Amino acid sequence: MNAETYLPDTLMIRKLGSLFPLDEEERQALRDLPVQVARLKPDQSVVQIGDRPRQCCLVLAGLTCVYKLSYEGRRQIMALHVPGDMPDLQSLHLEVMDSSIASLSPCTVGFIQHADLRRMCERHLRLASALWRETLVDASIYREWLLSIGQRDAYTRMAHLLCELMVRLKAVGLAEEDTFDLPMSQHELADVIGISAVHVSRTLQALRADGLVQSRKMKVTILDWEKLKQAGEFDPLYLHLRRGEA
Amino acid sequence: MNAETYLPDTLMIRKLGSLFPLDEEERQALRDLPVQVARLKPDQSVVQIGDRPRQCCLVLAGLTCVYKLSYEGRRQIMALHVPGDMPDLQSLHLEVMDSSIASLSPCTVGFIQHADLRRMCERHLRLASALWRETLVDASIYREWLLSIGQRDAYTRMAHLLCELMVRLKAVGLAEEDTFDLPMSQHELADVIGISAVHVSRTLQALRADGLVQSRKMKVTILDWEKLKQAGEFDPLYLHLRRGEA
DNA sequence: CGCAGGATTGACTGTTGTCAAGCTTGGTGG
DNA sequence: CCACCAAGCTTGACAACAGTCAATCCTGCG
Repeated sequence: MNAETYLPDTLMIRKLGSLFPLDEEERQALRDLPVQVARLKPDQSVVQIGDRPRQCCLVLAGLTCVYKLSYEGRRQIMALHVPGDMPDLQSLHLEVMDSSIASLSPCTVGFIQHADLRRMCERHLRLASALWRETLVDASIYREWLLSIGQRDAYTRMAHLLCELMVRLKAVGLAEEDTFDLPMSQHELADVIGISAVHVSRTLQALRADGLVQSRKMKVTILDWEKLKQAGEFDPLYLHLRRGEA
Repeated sequence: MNAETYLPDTLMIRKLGSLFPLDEEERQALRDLPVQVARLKPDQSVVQIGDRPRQCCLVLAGLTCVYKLSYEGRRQIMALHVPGDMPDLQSLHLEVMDSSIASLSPCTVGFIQHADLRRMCERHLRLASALWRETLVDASIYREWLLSIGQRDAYTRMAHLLCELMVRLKAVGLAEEDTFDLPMSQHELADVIGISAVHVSRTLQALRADGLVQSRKMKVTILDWEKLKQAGEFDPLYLHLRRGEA
């Protein structure tokens, strides 16, 4: 199951279909979208805060993030995007970017012109709803992350993040039974859950010591899903998947 | 300028109009929406996590919040909603509520049936876009709050929150030149910015001691807007207001 | 084989949390 | 009109989780 083998429309259909039932006509409309494919190295910028993009980005392979910097230069990663996700779908209706988007790992992305998406939305109201719904699920994830960062300790937050990635990657068929790729450094993980890189190291060690996960290099294996879910206070409700996954 | 004197449609037009230009036909469509008005005492529930509402809520007066609880019972308030806002607009496209909504102060709210909103969206595509846009601005605020909670210290977060409320209330005409109502306790403020109630007290004292704000009872007066903005690292870009307010 | 980036470890610091006690204040009822 | 109560705010002492700094250790890659 290699990400590189997916066509853009297949992935998008799979992703939107995981949130919303699509009929054949709608699938065809998605297939008809012109997509310009590009490859990115790690840490390459996709859009910057302040930009006024005329296109949306669709992740085809790899991992991208949405982030902002505080005045002291501290970075908060507000969202992670896996294949099938559209990290800047919001730009379809918000002129100016309020945050930046960059690749974390080597990525393949597709660009779709706003004009083409708008035309598709006008012709297929249900697809417009599906895209709206995708942005609403993003917002739901923000809410869950706010709960995590605001109220849970580092150990719980880390467990929660691993659970979320497992479920999201499985939803697009990019995780094995208990293992998935996590192509990011501990420093980047730190920027996601709002703790220091040193503390990420200690937290992962604690999770390993407790026998919940195994993490070597950029691969994570979940050894005890039930215990990890409990440790992370993880309930997939907020992901709004059609079948109550996990 | 009394909130109680606004009609539901006037407020909604004002709010959507602050994000998106509306023509007369669209304004009329908003006026034609049937709205059922209700009054709420403080701390009353509007919708609960897990519910499947058939209507959306529109805040007409007072302050509501979106929140979740961690397993240990700690509450994180993920969003505040002022008159003109629709706290559960997402429920139009996400069946199940992933968080709860409650009043913080005494409130007047209007309920609008999903069916009526959907009909309006089908007939007026630009209004559908305006509503979509409103949910996207909510998401943008979540991103900014994630940055705050994840990377900024308590003092900065508090300053930032006060700046945001000032700008948002001014956008709907509910703030005086330098003063606005903040009808919530320090304990509730603590749940918003993710610190303890004791620390809220200390943080507000520091802001007062530095001559940035004055806060008596439930009223906040900003004594030095420029310094407060700087202290809070506040840039209103993320609110996506049409005229670059503040 | 050596280098560079990332991960780990230890020692120390600091912001924020917790607990518990006092202090205001506004509302209520005698 | 005043006393009293409850809720909320303030204060101080202490604890704890997480941050910082710096040294060391891996490990993949050239």
